[in-house]
Amino acid sequence: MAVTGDETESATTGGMSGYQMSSPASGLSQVMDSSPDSLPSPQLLAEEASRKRELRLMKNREAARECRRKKKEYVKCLENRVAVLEKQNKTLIEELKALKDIYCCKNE
DNA sequence: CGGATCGTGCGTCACCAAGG
DNA sequence: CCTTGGTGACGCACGATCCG
Repeated sequence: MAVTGDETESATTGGMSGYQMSSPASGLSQVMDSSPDSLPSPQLLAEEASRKRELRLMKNREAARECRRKKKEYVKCLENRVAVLEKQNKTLIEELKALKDIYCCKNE
């Protein structure tokens, strides 16, 4: 959603570095694979790399979603706990007050 | 009405810890 | 080692609300 598709790499954040595999499929890679029985062509390697990247991004996207869901749930739990403890505290204060009253009257 | 500001969710990156 | 999953931080988009 949003972020108008486009594989613009979101290089927005300056100084990203790392990843970016700068698609070796361009330039260098074009050097018509000289050795016939050489393993995967640069083109294939590039495709493989980009496939891996897509997969990683997808997994991380889902992980981030799950992470946020859990965090939200955790916060909700904490809020509930706060509510319970506040109620309990109130009750205890009332109880203490009542006991104090009793103690006072006895001592007269 | 239209711009400014705020709150929220999302995707991505970087980093870390655990496991193979 | 390398891989993988979880998470903090960042920037972006978008809807809601405020205010002149």
